[in-house]
Amino acid sequence: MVAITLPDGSVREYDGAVSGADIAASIGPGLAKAAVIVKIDGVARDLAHLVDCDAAVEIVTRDSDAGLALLRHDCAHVLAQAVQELFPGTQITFGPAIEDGFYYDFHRKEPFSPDDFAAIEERMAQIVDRDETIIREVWTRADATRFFEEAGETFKAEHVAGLPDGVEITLYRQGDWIDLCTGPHLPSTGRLGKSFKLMKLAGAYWRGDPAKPQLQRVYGTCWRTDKELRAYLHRLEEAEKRDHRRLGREMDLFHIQEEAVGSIFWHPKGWTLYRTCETYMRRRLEAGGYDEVKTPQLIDRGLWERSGHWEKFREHMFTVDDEHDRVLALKPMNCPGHVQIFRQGITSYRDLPIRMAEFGSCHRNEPSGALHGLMRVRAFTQDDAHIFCTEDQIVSETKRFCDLLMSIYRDFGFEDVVVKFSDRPEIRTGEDAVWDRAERALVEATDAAGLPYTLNPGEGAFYGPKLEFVLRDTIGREWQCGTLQVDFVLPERLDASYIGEDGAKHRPVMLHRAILGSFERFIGVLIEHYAGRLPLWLAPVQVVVATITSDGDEYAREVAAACKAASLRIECDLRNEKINYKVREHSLAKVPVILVVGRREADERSVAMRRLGGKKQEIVALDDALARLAAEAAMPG
RNA sequence: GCCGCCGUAGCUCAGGGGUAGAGCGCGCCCUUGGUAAGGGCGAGGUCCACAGUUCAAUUCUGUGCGGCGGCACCA
Repeated sequence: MVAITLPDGSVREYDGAVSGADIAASIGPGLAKAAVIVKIDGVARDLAHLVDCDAAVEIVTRDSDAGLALLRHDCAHVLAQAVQELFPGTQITFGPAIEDGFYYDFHRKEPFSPDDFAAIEERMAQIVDRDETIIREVWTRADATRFFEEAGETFKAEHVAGLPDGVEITLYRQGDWIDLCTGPHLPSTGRLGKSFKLMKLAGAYWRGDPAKPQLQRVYGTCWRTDKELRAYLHRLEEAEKRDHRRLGREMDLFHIQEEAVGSIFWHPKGWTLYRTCETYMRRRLEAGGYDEVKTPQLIDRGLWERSGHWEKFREHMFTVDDEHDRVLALKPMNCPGHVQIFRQGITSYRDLPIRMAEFGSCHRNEPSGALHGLMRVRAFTQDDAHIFCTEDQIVSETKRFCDLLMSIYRDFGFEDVVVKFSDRPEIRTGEDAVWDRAERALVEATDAAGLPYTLNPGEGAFYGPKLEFVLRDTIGREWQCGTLQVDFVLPERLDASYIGEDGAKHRPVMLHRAILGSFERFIGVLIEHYAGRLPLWLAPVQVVVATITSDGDEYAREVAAACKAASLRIECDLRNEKINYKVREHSLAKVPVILVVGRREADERSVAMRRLGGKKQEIVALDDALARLAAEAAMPG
């Protein structure tokens, strides 16, 4: 007898060894049909896997997240089979499920083209129609290696050879096609369904290593039903509409052109948004006890050598020569400059902590392939600051920073912040005892700030542990903006010191920190987060006054002047166009408030106030409208 | 940087070895209207750059530059 315990706690007994499929069928035909794999004592297995002793069994259905991930993995296999049937000589490598779909990396001399997708998809559908049974087989390492070598599958052979001793080597067979895989898989290809679509082609390195051969990666998406697939494709279209590069053009915020790749031409409206962010940050930093400074753009190579950047960061630095052949570098970071200010005069322990802030314009020669709109640029401005403090002050300064950061994120409309804690990397400087203290202090401070965090093991900077603050936008994408890094190394390298209570020289600790990260990137995130519909205080044009007929021109000018006097950013639309047209145009331009004025409004000194996205308008007395808008447009903080 | 795709009007895109096309936008005119596109006329192009093939190249080939999507990178 085999006793099977189901997730609801009920126990079923069977005469002998029983498969997951049998168990599902014994519970009900609906479950049998929806079942994709089973979990036996928590371990994922094929439905055909026989359970021969008492166990806890969970039937995983296609409706679950795990079930969907399985479908995607199977879809990758079906893709690989289709490709090998259509393009003999193509080698298979890996093909995992990923968010929203899957990919498979192939090796083939000739490039694939998106034009091949239709034929591949058709063949995939045929493989699903064939309903090939998927069979798990356990092979010896020698057999598997020989098999893949003889098949010309050098990547698979290499992978088998590299598997650790003692692991079970399993191959999955579907029809004539076979792949090395740990599984589990569907019982047959027919269970996959056809709600999949090949999406794009890309290059990828074998084992992620640029020194190794380049593979061709085919991305696909796969869902349970056609309805889900359509919904996903629709979601992609919506995401494209909030792409900051597109909105940047549509809203006339900025542009980039090929004579200045990686740098931003800010247009008046975009620069207004930028300056609003800057003014807000300056205010928050001042209130937060920071002193603002400005340090040189061009600094002699010697300082970068001393700071360690010349060694670690050389290929990202732009340099120029002066007439004495002296090499100057455009600063990629502000820290060495800040240390120079710190070093002027003598600092007492009584002066610490010193919080030195700079809206630091930096240049980094990013690889061309990394550039991406505002998100990844070569010229950017950080809301940078360095806190010079004692080791004892790390906790309180970190907590203080976390509080400021969360408060600022909230003002910008971000509530969902992921904190990642990166601890010591393999290659690092500094004694372990110092790392112990630094990591402990960071953890303690993060806890004190009440921030839950995830661990990023070994991802810290070489000089110290760090916190990364990742914003999640309205459609769930993550953007790393803020950071806090504990640094014991730079004060040493650049010989920063303070006089302690004991009258002796001591090294300060430096906390490198940023909240927005860079203005450019943060504005990109803001645009995408709000899909261009910025809150009133950030909107470059807050109010448009639009007339219905030219009779209203005079009153409209008066309204506009009153708005301006109330410090609202306003445009006045007196054009000879219909009100429908004006409303549509300013709505598409994402202007938050339209004040429509016609005869009636002029007579009663009111405005018809229309909110972006709203269906109705509200007649408000002019003075009330001004008071309300001015209050709403006030900068937070 | 690597792989693939792409580069035609301000924008979105069609076209194709021999006077360059559409919609939107822009300008002018008509229209003075009540909350997401009123009508007419018109202007606007080094078809990314350079080289090659050709009687002839925006179109074909090569190289470069740039964009997009990934990969790698993100100190």
